[in-house]
Amino acid sequence: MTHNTQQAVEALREQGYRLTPQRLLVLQIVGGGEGHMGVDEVFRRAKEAYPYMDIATVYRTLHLFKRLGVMTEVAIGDRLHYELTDPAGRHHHMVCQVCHGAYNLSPHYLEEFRATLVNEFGFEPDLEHFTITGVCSGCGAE
Amino acid sequence: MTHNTQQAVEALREQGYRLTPQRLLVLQIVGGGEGHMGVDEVFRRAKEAYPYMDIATVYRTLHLFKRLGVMTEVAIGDRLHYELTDPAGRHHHMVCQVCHGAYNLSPHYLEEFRATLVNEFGFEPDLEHFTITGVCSGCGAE
DNA sequence: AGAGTATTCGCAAACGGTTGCAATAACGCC
DNA sequence: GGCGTTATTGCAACCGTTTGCGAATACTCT
Repeated sequence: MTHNTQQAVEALREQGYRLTPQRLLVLQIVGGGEGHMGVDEVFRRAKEAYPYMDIATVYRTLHLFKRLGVMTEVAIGDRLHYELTDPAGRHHHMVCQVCHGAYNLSPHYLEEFRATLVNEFGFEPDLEHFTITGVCSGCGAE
Repeated sequence: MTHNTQQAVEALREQGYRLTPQRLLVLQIVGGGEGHMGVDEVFRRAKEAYPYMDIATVYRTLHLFKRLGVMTEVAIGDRLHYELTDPAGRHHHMVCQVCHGAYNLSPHYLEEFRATLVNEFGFEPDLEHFTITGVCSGCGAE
């Protein structure tokens, strides 16, 4: 069990949630992949390891870990993907509409924009799950 | 038939699409409402006027008008709403997570942010349908 | 105006995702 | 370790949205 996984399990128990084999499995699958993973792939791998696994459990588990801050949700195309929250600091994402690549974006780049909205409109943007779509340098170069 | 509606019909034909009673109806319903309208309400009103109206037709029509630039899509909560594109100039939206109000945001406020992403990462953000969620001044005041 | 043709429609089935519920199982306590 | 409580699961039904398809119809051309 990796360090990240340990921490996630502790976060669970601290909030009074129970550690079930299904939750551990989902955690290991997402943590074992590289970067973000789509719900369908999490489900496919989980069902391989434990054939009774239900898609509803996968959704509930991913949402729970997201709520606990253990996982971060990224919108890729029109589907949600999940990754272990970067312990080295939260970051936002730039998602390319062409290649579907997801690039990290430091919160620092959004601070100015946030300040403008607050000052001008008194509008406090929710940047917890901010993702901006567009075209990355590789796909945009003609 | 209002001026906006006329223009929308012309946009349709210029692209080789046909003007059907269903499309005209959806156009008039969305144009007749104040601000944005949810799909379910468009469908409800359309079915009142024309009982054979199908929900699939409503979706297809709204998507078509969006593609033509006639309508603008706004994410309110987890549902999409539609409004006639503001002819006085495109704008983005700030949507309040509490009261679900949608406030216009001039593109000018995003220009700086856009320039930063392009310069720093070569990432060209898609601001065509940019909507930022958060808490508005009314709901945020304690 | 009437015929031909490609588009659009209504319907039904399918999709991804969510929810209600009875059965199961994780945990706290003795 | 076994018992009781309560959270969690698997299942099935459901939701909003999309898609495939044959029938209907808007438009073009004569």
